[in-house]
Amino acid sequence: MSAADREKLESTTRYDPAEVEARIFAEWVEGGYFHPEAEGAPEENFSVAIPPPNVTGALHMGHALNGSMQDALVRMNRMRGKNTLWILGTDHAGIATQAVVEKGLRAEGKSRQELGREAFVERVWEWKAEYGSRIVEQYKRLGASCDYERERFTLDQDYVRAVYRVFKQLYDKGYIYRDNYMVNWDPGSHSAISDLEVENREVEDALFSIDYPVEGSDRVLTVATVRPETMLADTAVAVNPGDGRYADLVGQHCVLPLVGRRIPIIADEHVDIEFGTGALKITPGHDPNDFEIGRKHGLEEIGVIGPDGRMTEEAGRFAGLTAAEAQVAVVEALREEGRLRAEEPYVHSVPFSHRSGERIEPLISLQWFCRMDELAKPAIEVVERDQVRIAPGQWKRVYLDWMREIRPWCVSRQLWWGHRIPVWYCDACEETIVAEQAPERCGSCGGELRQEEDVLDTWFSSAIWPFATLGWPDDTPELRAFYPTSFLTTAREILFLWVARMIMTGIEFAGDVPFRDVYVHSVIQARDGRRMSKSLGTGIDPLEEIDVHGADALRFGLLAMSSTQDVRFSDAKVQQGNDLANKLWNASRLILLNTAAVEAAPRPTCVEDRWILSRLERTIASVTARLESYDFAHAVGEAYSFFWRDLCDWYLEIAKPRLYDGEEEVSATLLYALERVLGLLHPVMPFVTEEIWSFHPSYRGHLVVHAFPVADEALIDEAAEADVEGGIGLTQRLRAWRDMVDVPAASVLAARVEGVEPPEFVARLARFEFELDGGDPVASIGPVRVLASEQLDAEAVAARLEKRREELRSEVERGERKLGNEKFVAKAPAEVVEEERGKLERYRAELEELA
RNA sequence: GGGCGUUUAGCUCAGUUGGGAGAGCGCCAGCUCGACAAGCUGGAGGUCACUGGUUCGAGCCCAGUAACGCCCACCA
Repeated sequence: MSAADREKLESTTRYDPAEVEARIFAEWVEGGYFHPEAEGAPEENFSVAIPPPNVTGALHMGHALNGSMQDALVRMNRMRGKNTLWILGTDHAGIATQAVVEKGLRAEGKSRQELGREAFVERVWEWKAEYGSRIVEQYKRLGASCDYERERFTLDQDYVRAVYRVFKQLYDKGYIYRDNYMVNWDPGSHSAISDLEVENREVEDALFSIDYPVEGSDRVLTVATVRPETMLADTAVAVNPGDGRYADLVGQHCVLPLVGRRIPIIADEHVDIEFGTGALKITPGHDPNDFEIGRKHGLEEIGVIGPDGRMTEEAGRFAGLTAAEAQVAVVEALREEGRLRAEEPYVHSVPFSHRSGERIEPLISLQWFCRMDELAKPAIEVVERDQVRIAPGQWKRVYLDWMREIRPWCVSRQLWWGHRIPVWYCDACEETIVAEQAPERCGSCGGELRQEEDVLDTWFSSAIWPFATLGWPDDTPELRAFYPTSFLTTAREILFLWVARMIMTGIEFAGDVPFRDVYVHSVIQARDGRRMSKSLGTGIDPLEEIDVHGADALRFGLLAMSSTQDVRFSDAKVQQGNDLANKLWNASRLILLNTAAVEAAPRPTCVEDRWILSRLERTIASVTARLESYDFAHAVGEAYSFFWRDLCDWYLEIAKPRLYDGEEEVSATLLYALERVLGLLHPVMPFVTEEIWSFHPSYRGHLVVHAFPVADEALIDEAAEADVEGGIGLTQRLRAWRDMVDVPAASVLAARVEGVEPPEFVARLARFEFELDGGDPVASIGPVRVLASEQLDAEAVAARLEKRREELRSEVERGERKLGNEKFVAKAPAEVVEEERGKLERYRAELEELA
């Protein structure tokens, strides 16, 4: 070791992540370790596609957790020598990005309409150039070993080409079509959104009952509605065909109050006889159910609410009012006409836009849709047959249930930022052309073409992420080397939105599933159990955690708190990671500054050596298996407890005298153990392990590409484990006894051993001297007979003795009771009964000895 | 309206095939022992939500109840 290194190790008693992390990360990037050549086959390579974060986004705890999981597996496989690619990129995030830039424009007193489409899109690109790399930089802070040289963006030229290819092929297959259909209109983003972007919330509204007079009769039909303003667009009243009360009215007409339109009374199964009066107003233009019923019965579709949320000309005297204002006015007018029968509070669930937070306005609108049923079929089969494995198991069923009920996907958005739909219209001959590249003129009549104004849903482009990032539709080396990817970890909230769609498009376009494994991880909640959310102010910033504790600490903490169930964010776990990094540093200092100049190798000379090597190899096997099965919490927990408890608390303390003596064997063994611990922990805590490794005498190159440890079965030694663990147990009992009889911590107590000689370290660590004769023992702990001395307080010793007797009596009683139960002896397995007998005997023997 | 999940120490969570309840943090007591006080040693602390059942034996299996949470769903 160089003098400078020695000086640094000697003087640095605390690990300082802030000093280390940026430097180490730069070394990794400079070494090109994250940038694989596109060689080999997917089966032997290892690849992952990051869930592309929104270009507007900032790293949140979900990214940090998911990133920690992916990086752990990516790094482990890279260390195993696999050609490893972690594809990174960002998502153009149509609505979110457009909203951010529009907000900026508004601050300048401008609007996107003033700017015009082209200038606005230009403006968004400028914004992207300036702020779009923020989240990528934040992933670097986390230590994510993505291939930053292959960074992709969903609006890159090549990516756009892939999107257009997909659109065109789906169109040619007849899956994509344009239709006037009921959509979820988001007044906030002025666009249609898909069903998956709608969330239902409980809302307290008023339920109004309105009398609709039956034409040519004194009778009225009373309908109930929470949206009286939509009655202006009613085109029927429906009753259940089995409802005797109204059987005679079906086929007749009502006269729509305020409007005077004749509307038919129809019969439809959908109507619930029990609800209200059993009569349902039908508004095909503004209610999804009514829309279905309307289409079934061929009803007229009238729209009275426009895309701007205001009443249209169709609303007559209410035109120009907002829907909310119109509701007040319509109710007032109905009351004046004596048509309002009742108004009562009513709690029901209402759709809101997940994007803008505004209440969805169901509208009929001309949109592009994609049929999903045919695409879903093979995507269902691959999951049924476990060609794509979804874990934990319950999510497989959730996926399948949803896929089996899949409905057409509204893929058009009334935005400017995004993939403009590759459709051109010829006004002259009404031709519609779908093409991957803009055609010059209309192929039929040579007329001028205009491109579709709408853009595609952002998720349409994310759906092809795993292969579009690799260069599809071209047959690229990347695609051949890294598709299908190895696995996907994800939050469940995008299981349908993203995961399902990737599976469908992967099979359809890339000819194979996009990944073999999907691991659905838990959601980290705020400390108080609420959702972490920006709007609630409950978010915890991962960057702040990294600033304070280091990336390793956060990564460890997140993996430690992760689970299959949702968990609250635990500062303690991050602190634990922080402490572990420091402990690694300090234990390494002890080893590196004191070992003799020898090759790292397992060179056991005593039972303790064989024990720690055995524990080490077991830990490697177990932690590896845990990581491979996505059981991150147990993986890091086991690594932690092996390192801290077994290696530091016991082995290092046991080995210190030999270490200080400069013994070669213990030096070699310790260097070996350290090397393997660093390798094992590197996927979880890459920075501190890499930093320590640079001081290790075996260092020949960066740990990031050092061989990942493989458990050496030959070093497993059960006998050594039993012996040393017995010694540890005895040491703990001796220490506890000392503490209870209140002897000074530093004093060495006299004792002798009767029976099996415990390992050497027991006396030393428990501060006893064993090889003494003389006098009657005052206490007995296992084979150890404590001798009287002036350090011992006779009363305390006696009190302790009595307490022990008490414990033993109750143990003996318990054992006797259990073994006295004939049914237990008869029915329990023989080894369980034997074990009980053994215990009882031991307790009896000890009690007798103490009597 | 369906489906799923959760309920274990003061807090956050583990508990593998049913065989004497665990971790981390916190708490109490004691330690400047030649890596680390972000440390070391010892200790206290639990009717495993509730009720019934199966079993020699249940935190774990079965039935039900309650509370909380999530997802899906076209009852106005």
